[in-house]
Amino acid sequence: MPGPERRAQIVDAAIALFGRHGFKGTTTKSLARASGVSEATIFKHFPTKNDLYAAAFDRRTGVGTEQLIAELQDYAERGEDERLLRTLIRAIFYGYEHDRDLHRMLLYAWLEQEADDNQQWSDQIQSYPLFVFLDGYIQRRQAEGVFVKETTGLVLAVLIGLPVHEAVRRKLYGLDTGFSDDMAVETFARLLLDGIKVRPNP
Amino acid sequence: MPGPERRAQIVDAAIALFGRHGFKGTTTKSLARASGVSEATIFKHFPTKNDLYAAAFDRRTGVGTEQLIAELQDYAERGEDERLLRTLIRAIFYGYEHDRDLHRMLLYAWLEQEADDNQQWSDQIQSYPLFVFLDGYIQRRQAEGVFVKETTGLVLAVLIGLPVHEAVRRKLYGLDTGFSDDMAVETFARLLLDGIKVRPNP
DNA sequence: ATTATCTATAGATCTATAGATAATGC
DNA sequence: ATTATCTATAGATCTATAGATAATGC
Repeated sequence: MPGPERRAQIVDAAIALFGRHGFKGTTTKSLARASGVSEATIFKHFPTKNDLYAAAFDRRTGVGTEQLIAELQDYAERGEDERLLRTLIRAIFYGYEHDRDLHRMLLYAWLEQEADDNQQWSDQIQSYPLFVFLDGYIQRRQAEGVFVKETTGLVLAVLIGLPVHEAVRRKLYGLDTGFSDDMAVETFARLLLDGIKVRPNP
Repeated sequence: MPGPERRAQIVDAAIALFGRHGFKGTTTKSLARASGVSEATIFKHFPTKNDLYAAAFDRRTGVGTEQLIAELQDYAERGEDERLLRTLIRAIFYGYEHDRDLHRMLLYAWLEQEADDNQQWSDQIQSYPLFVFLDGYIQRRQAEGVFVKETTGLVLAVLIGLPVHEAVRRKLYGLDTGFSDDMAVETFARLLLDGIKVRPNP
């Protein structure tokens, strides 16, 4: 098998294992078995276990968000806030379910990394297209007097935090929270929107 | 040093280390160094590393929540929803900051455990006094027509989810989210309450 | 000739135990 | 006598490397 192909195969297996057992919990022996090659081959492609971890980590770049942003943009222009929020929450749930191992790996990384590295990583994530879009969207709606005039980052934290937390519980920890995905999407969207919208004076 | 005292000392050191590096990432050597005893002594008190982990884990029982519940109960009776929520959120932040290592250990455990064990653990947590109180509180306010008539568990997930998520980011990952604890407490309480309160028909 | 892979193994580290030694309480 | 602890080490496991072997492309 040609080099790049084999490397991709190893990285795929690595994401699954690092996601399930963390960095320390994943042995090169298990990586070899899961990739269907010998340990020596792993080390030929990735000089150290840490290099392989870094390669697996680099796969995290937000894929397929362009289409999502386009859709959200569309709803934003039409002022369909609730629909936008529902779509966003559904996308978050879908992402955590679909790329379970990857997200588990990233969650391990938050714990395993130092606070400084986490801060740097967090800042980096804030510059991802989806977050840039959401930031702009919230600011616009605030300027229009529809959303409350809190710090934009705080409103963003509210909108993202709850769906992410629920996604982690359901998709990564495997918990049954007693209500369906659809019900959560529906209710979160409405509740959160009610929360961040300016109330008309009674 | 007498047995029980030494055991407590070892468990304390274990929580810090398991919290910082996870189960696999913590070596008996580091546990011995942190406890100020030899590895053999560790194993005399705890036959296996897993036994020590279990002992550290058993320290998680919600301490000091009685006073909190009493305070919340007081606000509930007076109908001071926002004050109740602020107190709850502040307590969550405080708990994660104060028992950082313990909560990091528990977060590792969510990832390291199997889904079945997580479900069992989650069900168990739901029976903790604080959760029983919150469940009753929400149901009462729903019956009074103040809170929306969603599934109680869903409303609870909304109230708890956001503060916990933010606490994890700030206190466990060490992130600076761009706004102070106080601002988060204040805003979360108001936003969440606005979200779960029934809106008067305009 | 180069690329990809393997077997075998070195060297480090990790969990756990055996047996000896010091300190405590009757 | 019992309890607490230590040094020394066994045995397993883990990361990584050396050197040989098979397959590919010019």
